[in-house]
Amino acid sequence: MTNESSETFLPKRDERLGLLIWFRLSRVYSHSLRETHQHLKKWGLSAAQFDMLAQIGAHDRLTQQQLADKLFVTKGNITQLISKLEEQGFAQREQEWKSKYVSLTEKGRTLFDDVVPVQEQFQASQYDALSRDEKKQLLRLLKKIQD
Amino acid sequence: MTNESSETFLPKRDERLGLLIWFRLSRVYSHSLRETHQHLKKWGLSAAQFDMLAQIGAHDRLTQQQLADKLFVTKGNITQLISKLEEQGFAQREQEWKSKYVSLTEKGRTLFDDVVPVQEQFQASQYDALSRDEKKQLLRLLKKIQD
DNA sequence: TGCTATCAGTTTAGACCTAAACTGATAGCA
DNA sequence: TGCTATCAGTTTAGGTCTAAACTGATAGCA
Repeated sequence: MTNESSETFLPKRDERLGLLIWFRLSRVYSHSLRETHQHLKKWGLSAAQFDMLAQIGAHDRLTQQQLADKLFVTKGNITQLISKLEEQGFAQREQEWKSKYVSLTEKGRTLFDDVVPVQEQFQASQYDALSRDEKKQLLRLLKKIQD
Repeated sequence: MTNESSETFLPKRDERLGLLIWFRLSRVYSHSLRETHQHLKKWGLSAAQFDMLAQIGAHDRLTQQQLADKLFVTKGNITQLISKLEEQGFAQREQEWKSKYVSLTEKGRTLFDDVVPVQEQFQASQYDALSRDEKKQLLRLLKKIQD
């Protein structure tokens, strides 16, 4: 919904503001995502794979459903992504009781240690234009939107 | 990159803040996108199609390249999306000189008038939790990130 | 005239993601 | 015991998007 067409409708001023936010937000987000993607190429990882790797590495013993909830994607998506990480030898699944627990293999842990700190540093650097106070401010506003 | 794993690394406080912003941003964005998608189902439109429709309707005489720049997607993507809108009879392409100009058909204009105001109102309402000043603040911060 | 640059758009392969239908196992309860 | 609910994960069809290679046309310039 990245559009600017609202001039046409002379909406109320607050509505206009909301639209501008949405527009800007999606630009910032997709730009950031593309940068991330580019940066991760060094390790042959996609953004989605990195997310998974980071999330699995940070918590040991996660079910696929928990993973889906943490990453805000569907469980179907998790099934697909995990399968790939498994193929590549980075992750493993263990059926236990009625769920499957996901964890990193030795090889996955090595990759994790290698890429996650660097990538997180890179990720965070995308907001370096903001001062510490501005970052806090932004975080506060984003949280407020979400509730 | 929606991860929270940075506790593991005890990063500098500012890096931590940047990560939290990224995490929150992607949550807000994808939540918003999903809501949008849901809302647009009433008209049988996807978010991407709506973006195109709104953008074409707001400017008459756009080339595909200009459209790609406005929507922050690749021109390949534009080719694909336009083809569908054309099939459905909402848009048309006219070769002129060395580019193709895209515009709405009569049917497309009707849909535009129908859906765009409602959808924009809906879109804007997703930030109603913020006061007018907070919206301005947020917009300012997002702009700053982008430069 | 002919070589080369560039530019708009198309094509293709592939990654990502969703919604919805499905499987199979567990649990509650009459 | 047997019916039904629910829940984790899988599968499938389809939409979205990208990067990169490609086509074809224009333009600059020796």
